[in-house]
Amino acid sequence: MASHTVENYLKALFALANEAGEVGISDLSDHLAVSKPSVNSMAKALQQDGFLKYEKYKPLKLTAKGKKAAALVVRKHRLTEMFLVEQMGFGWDEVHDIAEQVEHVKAPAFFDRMDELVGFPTVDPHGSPIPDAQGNVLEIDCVKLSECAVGEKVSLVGLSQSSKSLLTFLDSHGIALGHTFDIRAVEPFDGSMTVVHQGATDQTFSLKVCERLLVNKEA
Amino acid sequence: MASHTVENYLKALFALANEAGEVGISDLSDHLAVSKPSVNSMAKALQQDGFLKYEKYKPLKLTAKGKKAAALVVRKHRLTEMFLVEQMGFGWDEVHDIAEQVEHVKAPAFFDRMDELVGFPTVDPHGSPIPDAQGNVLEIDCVKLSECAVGEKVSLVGLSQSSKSLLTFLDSHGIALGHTFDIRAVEPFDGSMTVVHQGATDQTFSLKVCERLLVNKEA
DNA sequence: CTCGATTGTTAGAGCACCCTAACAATGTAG
DNA sequence: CTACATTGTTAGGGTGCTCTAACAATCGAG
Repeated sequence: MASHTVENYLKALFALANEAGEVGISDLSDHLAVSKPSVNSMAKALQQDGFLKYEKYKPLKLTAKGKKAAALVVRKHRLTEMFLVEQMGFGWDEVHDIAEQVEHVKAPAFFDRMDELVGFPTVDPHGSPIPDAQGNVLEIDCVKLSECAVGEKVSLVGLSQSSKSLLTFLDSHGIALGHTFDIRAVEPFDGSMTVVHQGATDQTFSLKVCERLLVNKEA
Repeated sequence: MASHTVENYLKALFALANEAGEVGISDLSDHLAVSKPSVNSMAKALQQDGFLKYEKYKPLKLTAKGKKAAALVVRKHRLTEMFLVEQMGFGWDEVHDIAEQVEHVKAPAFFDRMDELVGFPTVDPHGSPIPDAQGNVLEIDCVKLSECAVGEKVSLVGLSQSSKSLLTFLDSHGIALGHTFDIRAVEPFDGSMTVVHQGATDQTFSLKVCERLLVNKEA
């Protein structure tokens, strides 16, 4: 099995590829807080192990094997998050850091049991899909709230690049997955949106927030 | 915080000191399946960090700091075992290997929550005491079954050096912590003992088994 | 098309941990 | 009290992962 370090590289590669498409040495270097030469030599090592296709000066590409391995790490991470929230009573803003640690545990039975105990979920507490045991990822049908138009009714199904501060923000506004928004107005100047939250209270979100909220158009 | 490796050295040092008294380089080498020179240089490193007192050709001695650090690793291990059994439905023979992995997680909140969820236990599923958050270990009042005499009534409170095969043996004989034994006979030739288990069935155990069963004399 | 910024690469080194081979100290049996 | 087995130590090397310094390739602006 892959080392702790390798698992982290794979996870980062997987995440960056899913949000940015092409992944360069520098992207990984920033994301993992590791120097570029370190990433460079790790890239060669990962290629050696068949996880990565690497050519000088070209973007990094996970192979099928690499994608599967990465997805299985993500699976462990997200199952853990789900377990922490559902079975252990943690808040959705507390679980990322713990899961970051637990995901490296090498004990398949442990994660299988978590999966069972939380009822074989398909998404984690932040609405991100949980890859299956074969490493397949189900795409969720969603768009950014910022891409929706006035008059639409949507429901929150996930978050893009969720961070502790985003989660805290949402908590403080009483927003959770599944909540609905009626889009009342979009400010042309800064892209901020005014919505009716859960059919009750008016709230205004900055563009930055709206870009992070992934919604589904049949609320 | 100590690395994964250092935590394992500390744990081994702690365990060996508790069962054998003096701990030599070779003991650790065997216990951790690591060469003697490796242990030797690690011993110097641990001394450097104040975990150990090391003098050439002398037995290794954990310092107070070392004992505390070791106890806290043991605490994480045993809390995890307890959690795995009580909350996740694993058998007492399955939890050691998983806990071996999970114990290295660096997330105090994770273990604190486990502690809470299993009701602040003082012993793990094998009857071993769980050190408190300050690293203090409560001694259990017990003796080996092999040291008891005919006629005594005792109850099982713990195991010495529990191993998967011992646990499987006990399971297959329907024996669990808390069960009682009335000592009927001790075979002088091989030290095997015949007892009445739970006031019901007669069973005979080899000396090897009796030395692993820790019992309490007021059943 | 050239220049400068960005991005990527090489070279060289360090740290943590592991090993084997060879040798030295210790403890024990005769 | 010597002789041998056991135990411990030194020396020297390897792997995985990290870094900085210096240089090379690529890309975009003017």
